[in-house]
Amino acid sequence: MPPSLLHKTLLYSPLTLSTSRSSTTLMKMMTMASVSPTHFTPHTLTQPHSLENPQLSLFDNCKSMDYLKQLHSQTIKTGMTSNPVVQNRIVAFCCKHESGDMNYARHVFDTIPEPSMFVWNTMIKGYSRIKVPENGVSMYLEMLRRNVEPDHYTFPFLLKGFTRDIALECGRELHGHVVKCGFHSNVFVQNSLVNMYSLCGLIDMARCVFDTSQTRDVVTWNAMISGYNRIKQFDESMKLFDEMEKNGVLRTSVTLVLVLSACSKLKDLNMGKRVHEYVKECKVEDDLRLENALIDMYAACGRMDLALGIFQNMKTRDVISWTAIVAGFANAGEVDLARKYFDQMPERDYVSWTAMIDGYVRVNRFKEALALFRKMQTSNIRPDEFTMVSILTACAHLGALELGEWIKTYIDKNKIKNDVYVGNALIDMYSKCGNVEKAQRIFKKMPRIDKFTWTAMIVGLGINGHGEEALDMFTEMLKASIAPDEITYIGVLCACTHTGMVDVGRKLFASMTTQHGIEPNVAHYGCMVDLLGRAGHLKEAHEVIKNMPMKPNSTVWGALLGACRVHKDAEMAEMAAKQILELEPENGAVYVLLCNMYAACDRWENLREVRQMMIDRGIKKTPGCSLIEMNGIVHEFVAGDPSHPKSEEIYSKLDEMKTDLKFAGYSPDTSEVSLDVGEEEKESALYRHSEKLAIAFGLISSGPGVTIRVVKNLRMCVDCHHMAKLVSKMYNREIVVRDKTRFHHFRHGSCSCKDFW
DNA sequence: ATAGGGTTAG
Repeated sequence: MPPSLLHKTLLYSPLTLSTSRSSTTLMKMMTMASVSPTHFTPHTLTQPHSLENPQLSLFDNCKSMDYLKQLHSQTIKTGMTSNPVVQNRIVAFCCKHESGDMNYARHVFDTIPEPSMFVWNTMIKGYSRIKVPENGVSMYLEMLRRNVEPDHYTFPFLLKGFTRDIALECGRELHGHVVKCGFHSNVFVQNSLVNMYSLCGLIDMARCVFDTSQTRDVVTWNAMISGYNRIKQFDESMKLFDEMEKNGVLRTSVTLVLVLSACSKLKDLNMGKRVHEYVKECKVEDDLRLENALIDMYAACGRMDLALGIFQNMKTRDVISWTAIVAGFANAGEVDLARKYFDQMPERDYVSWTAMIDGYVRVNRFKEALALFRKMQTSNIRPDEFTMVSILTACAHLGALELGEWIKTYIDKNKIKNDVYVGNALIDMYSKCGNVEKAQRIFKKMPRIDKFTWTAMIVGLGINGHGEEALDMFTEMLKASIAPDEITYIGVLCACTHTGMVDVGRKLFASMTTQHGIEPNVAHYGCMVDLLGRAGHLKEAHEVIKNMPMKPNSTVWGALLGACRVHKDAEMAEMAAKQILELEPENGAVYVLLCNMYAACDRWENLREVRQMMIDRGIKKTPGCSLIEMNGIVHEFVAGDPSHPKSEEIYSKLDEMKTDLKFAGYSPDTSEVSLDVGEEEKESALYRHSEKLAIAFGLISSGPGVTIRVVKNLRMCVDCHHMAKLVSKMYNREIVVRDKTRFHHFRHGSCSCKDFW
């Protein structure tokens, strides 16, 4: 229908309530909607209607579209199709049955010359059922155009199918129609308005309908609470719950489920217990959903004992009950217990799988997360965007770029919802896998971004050595009026550290409090110590520690210790190490760092003392470990490890490399080898470092031009760093190594960190 | 012959 015609219709129809401005929205909807205009089929009723026709009873048993089509064709043969009762039955089946076909419904509807109110409403309900609200609206407009007045069933049916977007687009205008039609005091209509408004976040409008309602019932209250839950204003939900009692409204199990959900999000155990008492007093009928909500509340509050108590006493459990238990244990870090329940589940859906996968991710057991994801796929359970976020997080930690890329393709191909969480996870994955360009590409394409998006991008640029761009991003973020938080500032300060921008870092640190009212926490002080220390301002770094308003933790001292080692200040290093060991006597890394430093200063006597201390105290060094992903498989190497199936080839490649590199002027840098042994033995220790094994494996397992990406759990050693630079030049290969804190992009013989790390 | 509100995972 041409817009002008609709415009006229709306203007002159008795139902035209909207101003011409607001009706343009609905007009636009109409042109968008995919429903073809109704054709008026001339119809002559040739057969008398028989209401008691036995054919009609056949419709009662209809269970499928195929059967319905058979019945339909029979009615055509007997001339019954023009019987309004038959028409109603056919349309109603298509609109209501789970297998019902709305196109078929529309086709039959279009043959009805003057559809009854019932048929109009049924059609609208049908479009809501299949979640195509545009067609519902289009149907509604068609009604108005044909001067059919909606009744009090029409609006609930129509609004029920609304999505956020369409509610924002024409919710208010339809509300106007409701008032003009005089249905605003119908409690069903009101309730659907409250729901519609809370769906699209117009909570004040919802509240307005609620407050002015003369006829509100328990469902109105519930819908309102649901609205507050949706926008995470759980305190308002609680308030309404208490007000219900004052107003003498009898709460239903739905009310309790809603309030328990709020308790769970707030982790409000006391309120949760109060609701549980209410249930125990049999004030409402117990049902499955309510029990599930109780499990969830107790689990969220960390009371798995009470959650299990409910779970074990349930007569019937569904997949949600089981998942709530699995998720509860997973969130508590008890991932093995979670797995025990997961394995016992009679059936699992995509939420159960995702909860379990995410449990592994939360406790940094990424390889198990990936293994479970593979199992999920062989079980033919379709993952959704939540699953994708978990897997992308695992990829980010493992540096598994290939799998990450595969997930990206999977999302696009399978039309998985690409929301802001997914975008953020993709940015994180790409930048933690060392591909900051692709991270930026995702950033630019995201239709909606939030604080986390900016922060992920700032951190990503910073750790990849693009400090200045990270700060530009920060400026842009502020320009976009997005308030930074503590994490954003961690990213900003790290960016300064990795680029050595000391003065800028100092200024930004000061701006936290002055510009944004964020009190620096211990991590921020750690960043400052790191920033100053790495740049060689060891005394100033120490001053920062002495003057910080809270007790410095081992990370803060660790930053100073690291700086002391780089700048070879043995005295301060000893002091810092002592501080850390007071806090964490078992911290193996500190002993190792001290050893490295004594080795670098040729203080072998001290080194031996520390070694002895380690032996006496039973302290183990964290073994260096490097990961490399090849054809979607993550390979793990530890120093000197001969267990890889291709070990022989790897070691002979290493020999070859050593010869090639020495020819090009490479000499092993043994300054950090904390072994008081001959030069030759030091070299052979260096030569077995895990990152070298991984790089050699990368060279033999991939074709020329393929970037080698390695993730190391510790800081990269000086010699490996040197060697990687030469390899990048001699073999013309890009190498990206992610170490404990940052990235090293080796290209044409130099590193993005500019040897500053 | 036609209605409304709910639980599990980032």
